[in-house]
Amino acid sequence: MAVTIKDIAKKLNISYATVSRALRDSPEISQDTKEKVKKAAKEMNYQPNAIARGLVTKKTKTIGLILPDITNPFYPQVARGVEETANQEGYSVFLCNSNYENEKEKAYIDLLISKKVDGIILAPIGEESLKWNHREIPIVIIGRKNVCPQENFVVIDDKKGGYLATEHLIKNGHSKIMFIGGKEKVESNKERLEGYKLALNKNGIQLDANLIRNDHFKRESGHILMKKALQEGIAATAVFAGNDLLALGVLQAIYEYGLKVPQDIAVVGFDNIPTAELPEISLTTIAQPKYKMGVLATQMLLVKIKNPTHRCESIILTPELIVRKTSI
Amino acid sequence: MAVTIKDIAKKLNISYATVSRALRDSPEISQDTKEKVKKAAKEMNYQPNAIARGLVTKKTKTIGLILPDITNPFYPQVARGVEETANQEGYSVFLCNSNYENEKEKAYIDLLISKKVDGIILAPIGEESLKWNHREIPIVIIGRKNVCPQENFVVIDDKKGGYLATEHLIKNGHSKIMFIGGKEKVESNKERLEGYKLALNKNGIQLDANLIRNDHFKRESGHILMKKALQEGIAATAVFAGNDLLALGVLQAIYEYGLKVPQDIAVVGFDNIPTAELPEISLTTIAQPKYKMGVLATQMLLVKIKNPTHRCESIILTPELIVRKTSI
DNA sequence: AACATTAACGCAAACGTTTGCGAAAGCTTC
DNA sequence: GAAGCTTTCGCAAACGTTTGCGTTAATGTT
Repeated sequence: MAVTIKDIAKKLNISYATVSRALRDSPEISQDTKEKVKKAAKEMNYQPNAIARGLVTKKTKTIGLILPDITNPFYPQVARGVEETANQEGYSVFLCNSNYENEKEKAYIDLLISKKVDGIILAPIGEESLKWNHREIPIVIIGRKNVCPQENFVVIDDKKGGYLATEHLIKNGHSKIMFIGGKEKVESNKERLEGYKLALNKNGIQLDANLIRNDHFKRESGHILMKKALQEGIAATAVFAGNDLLALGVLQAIYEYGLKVPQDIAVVGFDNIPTAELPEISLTTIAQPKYKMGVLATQMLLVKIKNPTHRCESIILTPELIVRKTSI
Repeated sequence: MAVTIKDIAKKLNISYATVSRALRDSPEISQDTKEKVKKAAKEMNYQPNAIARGLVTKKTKTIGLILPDITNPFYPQVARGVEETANQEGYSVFLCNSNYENEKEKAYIDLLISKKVDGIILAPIGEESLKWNHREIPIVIIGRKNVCPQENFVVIDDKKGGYLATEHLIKNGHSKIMFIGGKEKVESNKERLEGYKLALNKNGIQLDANLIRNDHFKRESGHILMKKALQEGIAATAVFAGNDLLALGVLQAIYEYGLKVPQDIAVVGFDNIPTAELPEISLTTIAQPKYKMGVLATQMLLVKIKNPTHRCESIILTPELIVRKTSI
């Protein structure tokens, strides 16, 4: 159906090996026939078959990107970062949503290996990923650092971020601070909670387990969790949310309850998603360089692909506290 | 390196054709050897090579998704829709951002064809796409309807949406209504503007070209455009923004200018992105069923892939006006 | 008992490239 | 003008599957 290398070889009465080489500007081919071949290729609207090429070269110029949920506003920017830098080098990227499910994550890894991607960028759910880190395929982890110690990763220091957020609230006079987080098993959630606990501890504040609640990394969860807490008449003057989506839900609950932010309750989030900076929201949060993380992860993956033996260093980015109006 | 079908055959002392058939549960193979083969495959950690398979079957179980910008909060949900329904059928999806550039769009289409995707879902920029609609590859257009009349599409009625939005403002007593849109060449922008004009016309309101401004489908553009308009001392009591991102920028400009929404200026957007429904924002807008659009487009594409001759009907979804607090 | 049928499997081609190696020219050099 | 070198190209194998067809042995039919 589609025109192949053989078709243009036949037309030009040369071997298809020559066509192949001419199209890729091999030095073995004379300028003369190169031009002839390229001209014919254009005329016949030849499109190289990457599948056939991949079979022999064992390179597909393709990478896989596994995210929990592209719908979480944190991820589109990192996805954009990886897609753009991958594309610059001629790579395509498979988008996979693990939906915060370990089984789906594993299924996607297997699928990507079957599809012979050259590498994988993975934002893992939990420690489960440890089990398949022995793969022969280059991989870089994004957003977690303890999961696969032997693999490369690019992360922000979640614990420090949690610490910064909580410390900020404490310095503003709060001592009854809630932590509203996502799935308990998720590494980043744990780390942020650790940071929270550390800040309380360092400031001599007693840990109150009733102030710590977890559900999902979604706005609805923040809404429900906070609503429930308010109805319980919880004694808190501030809340540190595990991510900005949760914070938005928290804000909504407080709003609906008729309380004022930050006067009655202060709130700080995590991620610095685009809506956090809207003047109407103005959410104090911990910023992650999302796009940059995507770029860095991809660059790192590409060097690993091109040079499998090369031992590159992982990257830990430092989180930044961005103070806006929900906390002060 | 990786274990192949031949390795299994060698170990079991049978032909690799038999292994291939056994693994795919061909009826020609006895239950006995099927089990033996599958057992060996599992033991040897065999992973089928989708590249090799694709070369002979001419099916890659892969589709391409070309979006203008995954960073626009409208798209992650449609992306999720296509990814999920594609995955259910065993398909993977390539994510491509055209960045609202025709050249990138074209380059991606060529790339996807080279990679032998089984089909493409395209959210096109402009009419340029007309040029490559003769491809031999199944394609469904998302978000535009006039671009490739002979291709299948799933869209909402942009013109009607623009009409609904403008009419809503008019019914609330506004007659000086700005239109702040995205790229002028983009079909959906045009259509929405047409709807705007139609509503004005039907209500006997004179069209004022000075009230119509276009830039990009980004918040910054809305911000800049509105800021400029306010500084010019524009006489408008309402604005219809081409999408919600623009509307957010408009809101910001009004906010910074010290005016009140909707008392001083009413605004309505388009898309109903997640942040539009936040209580602090509460943006009146035209809703599109984003996730559903992704699902429908993918389903349509899959039937075209499985049955190329099948002539399926395109889908035009009706937009819905969602009245919130920025307009009333 | 002879033949036809069926079940189960092997052979080998094919998919569209890339690539190591060999071969045929053309060109130098003495 | 023979030897050697370069340039330019063709041959054929290889990548890991799928699949049409042929083959064998077992079973069924008369």
